[in-house]
Amino acid sequence: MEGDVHFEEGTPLYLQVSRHLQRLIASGSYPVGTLLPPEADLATELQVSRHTVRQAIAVLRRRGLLQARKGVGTRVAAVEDDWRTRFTANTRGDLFDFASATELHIEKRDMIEARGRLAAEMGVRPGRKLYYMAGPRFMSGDSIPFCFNEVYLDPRLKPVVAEIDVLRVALFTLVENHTGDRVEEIQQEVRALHMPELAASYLGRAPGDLCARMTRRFNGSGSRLLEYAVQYHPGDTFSYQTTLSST
Amino acid sequence: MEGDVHFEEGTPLYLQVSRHLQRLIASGSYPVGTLLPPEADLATELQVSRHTVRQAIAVLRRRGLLQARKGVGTRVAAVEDDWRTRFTANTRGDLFDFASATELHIEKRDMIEARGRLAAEMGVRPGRKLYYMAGPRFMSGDSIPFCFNEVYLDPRLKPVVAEIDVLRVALFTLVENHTGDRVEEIQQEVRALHMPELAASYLGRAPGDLCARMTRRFNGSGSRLLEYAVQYHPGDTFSYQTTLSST
DNA sequence: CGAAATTTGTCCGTATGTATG
DNA sequence: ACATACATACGGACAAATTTC
Repeated sequence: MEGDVHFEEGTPLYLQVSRHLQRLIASGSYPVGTLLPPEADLATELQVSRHTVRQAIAVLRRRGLLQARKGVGTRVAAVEDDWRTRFTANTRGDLFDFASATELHIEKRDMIEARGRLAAEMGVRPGRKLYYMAGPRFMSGDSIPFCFNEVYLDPRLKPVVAEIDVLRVALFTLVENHTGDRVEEIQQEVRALHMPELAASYLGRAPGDLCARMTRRFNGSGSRLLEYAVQYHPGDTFSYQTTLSST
Repeated sequence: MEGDVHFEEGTPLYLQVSRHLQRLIASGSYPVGTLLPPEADLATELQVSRHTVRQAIAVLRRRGLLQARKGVGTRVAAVEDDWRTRFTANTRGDLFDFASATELHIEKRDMIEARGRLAAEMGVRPGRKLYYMAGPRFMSGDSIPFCFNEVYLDPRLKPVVAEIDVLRVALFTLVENHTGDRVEEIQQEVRALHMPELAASYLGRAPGDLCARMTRRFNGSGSRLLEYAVQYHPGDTFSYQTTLSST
């Protein structure tokens, strides 16, 4: 095709291969619907082991870009735009899109200590100090909030967000820019529960109403907690949708 | 510890190891916050290769149960509270795994016509005939169901499932084997709502109780509907988790 | 501070199983 | 029956990060 891959020194080989394949897919060298060359061929062509090719393919399969079938081959299932937007390959609503299509009005700020169940859910040591912000989130231009949002951050990030009243971007991009640490993993949880009082008051609902809670844990390198966010949605206006990849 | 793992014949070794570890975590043999034995030790202890152990650990990492750090070890990050309380399927394989760890008791069968909201949610033409089955789902060996399950199939598949009373595999694999069509895509939705009467009666809850409903649409080639499944979980024993990874 | 030990991460080679065409 | 191609599993080797001494 176009020679070997290995240039970048620091990054793992299988990631370089994965990006290489992704570029070829994006450029149309491997159109959607067609089969990739067999793993063995890719391995010899790129001068890497088949194991490394499989690792690279696994990355793209988890993003839903490729689908493999035993005895057939690995099919290109979709093109993907930008390696920066890939968090959302699994989710229906892109986190970035979501953030930029909405507005978070920060109306509460506090310095708190994580305790008990909160500390357990966040996976931090009890007593850890955190900067807390909360407020309603609106669809841009809307006057009625569609969810109530709580955010927990490392206290050192307080100056970054202290002056912000309305957020129109994903908060973790600010965190990334300021700390230099990159969000490597986002763990999400959806759960049904009764609407807490605070959320109810912002959403114009009664405490105890049907509620869907979405929590997100943003991990940096080494699973360090960078941000923890909680959204409370009225149960009748929320649904979480995903498309599962094969394998 | 308690001997080897391998018994089950059909299932891959790394999945057996993964379940083994999961049981040990759930049982408290590896408490939350502690480190797992080194991969090499697990490998010799379980009489498998380190590669297989790593595959097994990777499964649990994707579910957020384990977190690994280079130079340190693999830490137990969470218990699946009971593990009936956490329902997680990020891939088709997870779904397969889940199905084989549970039993669906089919106690209702009917031929129905999709109408109104149901037809809309399923994305089929109103009036389309469908074969309906429903019943409680148990963790293998458990006597209390953890969810109530409804399934809608193409009527032509009736003979395939008509004689089945207890399902221990993913239904869509049966569908695949019989139709020759392959499930290319699974669309999931999670929603909070009040427990319907039928589900409540099977789950020993009151109608109107907090409930989480998971629906799955199994698409064949060309987005043709192969199966539509609905699960009703008590709200207090359900949570849906995903990890969005950057690598 | 530095060296050594530990542990996960990456990479390679090889062999065999299994579904597909 | 046969070849193809992915899936699983084993083995070994070295790199990189962390902790320990």
